[in-house]
Amino acid sequence: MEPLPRSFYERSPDEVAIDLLGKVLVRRLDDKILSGKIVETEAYFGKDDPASRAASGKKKFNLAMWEEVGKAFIYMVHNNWLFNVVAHEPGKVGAVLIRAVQPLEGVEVMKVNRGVDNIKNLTNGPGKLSKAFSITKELNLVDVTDPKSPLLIVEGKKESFEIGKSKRIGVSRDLDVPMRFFIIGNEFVSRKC
DNA sequence: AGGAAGATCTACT
DNA sequence: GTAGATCTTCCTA
Repeated sequence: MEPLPRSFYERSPDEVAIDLLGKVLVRRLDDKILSGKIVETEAYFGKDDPASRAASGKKKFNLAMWEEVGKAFIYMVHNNWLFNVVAHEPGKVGAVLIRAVQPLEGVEVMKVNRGVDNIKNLTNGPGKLSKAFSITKELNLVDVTDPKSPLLIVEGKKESFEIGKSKRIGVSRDLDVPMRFFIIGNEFVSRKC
């Protein structure tokens, strides 16, 4: 399956966040392939967004948000690695947080990584999916549009679904605009709403 | 050195 | 469904 082209990420983060729903996240380990359908995302902007890691200016750890679009941006919060994809219009700053996926391949490996048996509890949250997919800082800045990369995003099956919107979760200072997007009715979305 | 951080788990009302 | 304790890095002073 072909990775999404870099141009896919060269748009406003909220558009990219919506279009990423239904796409497939693929993690390539030494001998195993893990994959999952993206069911929940959030958009983050640059300095106009108080919740964004980019809000306080360019730092070492958030350099990725200024980088070329289509790269992974990974950072730690509360003992959890959170996985983002850099996405923004040319000359701007932004990223899309992947909040939840639905496991497709490699479910057994994910169970071992997470230490739980319940499928629905494997990847239904940003920190959980990182553990399940063994995503750590090592993967910061990998190119998710490169077929050879250990972490990439590919086109999913054609299917129709309804897209729900809400405010972002756990953010101390959110914008007034809904910036969280999810597939309505999917069991793996982190919270109902 | 001190504190904040986009979360998770567990234990309840 | 909500509430509280607690986890590890990185930033700021």
